[in-house]
Amino acid sequence: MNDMTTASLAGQERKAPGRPRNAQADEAILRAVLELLSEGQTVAAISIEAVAARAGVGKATIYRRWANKEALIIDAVAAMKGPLPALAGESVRDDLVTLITANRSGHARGFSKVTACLLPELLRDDSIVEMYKAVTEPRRELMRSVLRRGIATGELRDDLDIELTLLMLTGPSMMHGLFQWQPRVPDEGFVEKLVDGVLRGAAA
Amino acid sequence: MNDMTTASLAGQERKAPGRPRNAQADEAILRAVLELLSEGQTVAAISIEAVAARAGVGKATIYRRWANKEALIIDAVAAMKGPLPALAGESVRDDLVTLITANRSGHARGFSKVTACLLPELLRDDSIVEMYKAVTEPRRELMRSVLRRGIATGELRDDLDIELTLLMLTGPSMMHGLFQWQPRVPDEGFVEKLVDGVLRGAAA
Amino acid sequence: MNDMTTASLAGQERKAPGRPRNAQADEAILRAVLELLSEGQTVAAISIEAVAARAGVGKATIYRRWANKEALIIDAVAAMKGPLPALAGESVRDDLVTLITANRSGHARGFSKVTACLLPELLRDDSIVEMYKAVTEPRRELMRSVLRRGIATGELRDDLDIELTLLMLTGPSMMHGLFQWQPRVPDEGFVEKLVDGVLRGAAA
Amino acid sequence: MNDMTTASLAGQERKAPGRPRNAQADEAILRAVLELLSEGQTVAAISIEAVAARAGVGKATIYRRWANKEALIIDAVAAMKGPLPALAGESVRDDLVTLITANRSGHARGFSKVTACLLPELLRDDSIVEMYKAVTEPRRELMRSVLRRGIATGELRDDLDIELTLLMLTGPSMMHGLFQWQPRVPDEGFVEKLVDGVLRGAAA
DNA sequence: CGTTAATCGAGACGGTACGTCCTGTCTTCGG
DNA sequence: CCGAAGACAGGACGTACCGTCTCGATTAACG
Repeated sequence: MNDMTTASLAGQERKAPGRPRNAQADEAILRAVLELLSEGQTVAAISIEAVAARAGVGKATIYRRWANKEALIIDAVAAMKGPLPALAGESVRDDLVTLITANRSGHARGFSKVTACLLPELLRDDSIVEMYKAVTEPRRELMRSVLRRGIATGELRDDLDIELTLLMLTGPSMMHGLFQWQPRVPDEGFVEKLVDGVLRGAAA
Repeated sequence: MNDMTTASLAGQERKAPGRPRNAQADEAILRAVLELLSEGQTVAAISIEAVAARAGVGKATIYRRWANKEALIIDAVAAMKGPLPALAGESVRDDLVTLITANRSGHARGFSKVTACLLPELLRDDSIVEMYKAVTEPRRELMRSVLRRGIATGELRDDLDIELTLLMLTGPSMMHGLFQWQPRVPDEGFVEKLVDGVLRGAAA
Repeated sequence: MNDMTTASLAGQERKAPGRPRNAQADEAILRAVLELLSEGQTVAAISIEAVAARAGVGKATIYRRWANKEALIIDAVAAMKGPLPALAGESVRDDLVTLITANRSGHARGFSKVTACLLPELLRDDSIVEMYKAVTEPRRELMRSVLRRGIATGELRDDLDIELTLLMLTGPSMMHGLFQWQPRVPDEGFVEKLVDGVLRGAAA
Repeated sequence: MNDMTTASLAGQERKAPGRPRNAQADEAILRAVLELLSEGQTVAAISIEAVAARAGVGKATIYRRWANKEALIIDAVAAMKGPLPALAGESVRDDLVTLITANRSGHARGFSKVTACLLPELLRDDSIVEMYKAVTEPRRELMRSVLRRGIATGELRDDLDIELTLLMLTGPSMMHGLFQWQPRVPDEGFVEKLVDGVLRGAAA
């Protein structure tokens, strides 16, 4: 996910010369970022120096692994995400609820918030975009497969635009996490109501 | 929108003593922000010093008007938004398309991007939240009234959750603007397809 | 001596725009350097960061005045040097003793030591060479005039090489200060013995 | 000169176990230092890392041989010095010229410059002082013996202060090398003029 | 018409963080 | 045990901004 230079050189897995990286440092650094994040720090307010101090690590040890603050924080946030959830596979509706809930689990509004802070950087730096996709795309692909199955089983309209529906499911969820200063839509039951709303439609 | 100290103190409009503010400075500053923004600068990468230099203005002249960088940029971005659109009032569907299109007009993906950059700050500083709401809430209120009218006319289901529907309309639009590096959903016809999707629902 | 940009523009003495430099900062910075130097710090071991902290000043305030550490320390050391000494003018021998003693006064071995530390930089950077000359050349010129007077009065040989004699007077004095770890020549009476030795010569 | 740990421990010459040191590494390291020095690098600007890279050697290989940068550079500079010169033994004047010329040979102003750069470190670290003395003291002792012989043969005054005279001979020579940016005393004939000046004295 | 007071541009101020570089030590593997 | 390679904690470098402040010079309305 990070690594930069010492990456496995395609196939042959040549052992890198020199002293190997210390895996404990990786952990300590990511843990420090998560701690600072959970202490209510803004992403902009988190400094590499503070992370290094908290992790008991030299700054160079961080810069050896990540090119800049954004790459580090993306990686740290990715660690917040749990594994892909197991789907019951019985109804499209239940699977979507499971997926969206999992996307919000643990961090709930945290991931959305951090992601938003990073977007300006995401949009600029291709390598960070790749990191971000590596985290999110598997989840999005899983959601697509649920939608395709729903079309096959007849649960969903067969002219459904899958990518648009993806947006309709994830967009409101993300926004809901972002604008927490305006909680006109309560947390409890939100995911279910969202999925039902998307399925049923607003028209009479 | 800005002003801070020399603001008209409720009613009486007492003329402030001393040299009055220079209105050209306001313009030059906002123009400078917009220029920097349109040159592809990240919000984080725009510095007050750069804005001052570009506008040919002293830093203090900026800080006299805005409390900090975020307030300034919010104000500048608000200037990008056009006036509230006029609604035909014939069908809910058409009015929603008009509203969402207006929200994206001019800046399209620009406003979403800048907004997202500002979220971390929005979430921290109440006065900035107020500024932000002053820009967006009138638009959201207008959208609510369209939805309420739709329920009244029978175009929309009468058990519709208005706030949730608001999210379903604005969330995908915002996300679509944000993740422009992944344009799986094309720009042309997007708004119409989104509104139709929300109205119709995904279920068969 | 320092200044860099805000220098008087040749003649007209135009007042610089903007907030003027704080003279107390200059003093505090130079005092901090002298303190650190007198606490036995090596020149190499003195950091700008330490100077700034000790002087209660931001690093930028130092870099605004001096281009680098060497220029700063030269300036600080120059402040150690007292004013040019008054010469009795009776005998060449006594005047030389007075001059050399003055060159060693206050700092004794300190100035030599610091100067030696700075030589590698002196030799590289022309602007620092100028600063250094501004401090030392007036003293050297005074010594030359004493030698010329001695030739005129017949106290010194009239074929005397003045520049070489200058070296013979200042070189041993400097070296004596430098190699204090090998004090085979005691401090007391050193200057008198040196001047007498130079005058008399070693030959029988 | 270097060695440190694997040195022959007084007498017994026990064969060290394990792989023996690579003598080519010693050479490569010293050569690298001399190269960097001759490329106009300041002593302060020469880093162990650069030396290691240039020599194609690991940093540890350097630190195994020398305690720190200063010790390494002293050793490298010592290698610049040729062997002790042979003295004609006919006149004190000629022998002093030979000795001082030898001290300046090859490196001329180079050795003075490097020595001056090292002084701050010399003054701090006793082990480096010892290394430095090991290089210079034999030369100084040889000069002392010439002076003593001169007193015995009647060429020099019998109340001559030998240590002071040593300073009078070496100090100007060193200073002349240092302040090459102010060449008021030309190189050619310098040593002869210095020795003659010291012998004859300045008085009429 | 001169005072008064807030404005302007410029830029210095004490700070904080950046990302780079180097130090001297340690840790791996292969000779 | 030596060697090249390179990671490690630490710390200084010189730069860039932050938000505040202090200058001299404007620029009104008030007295």
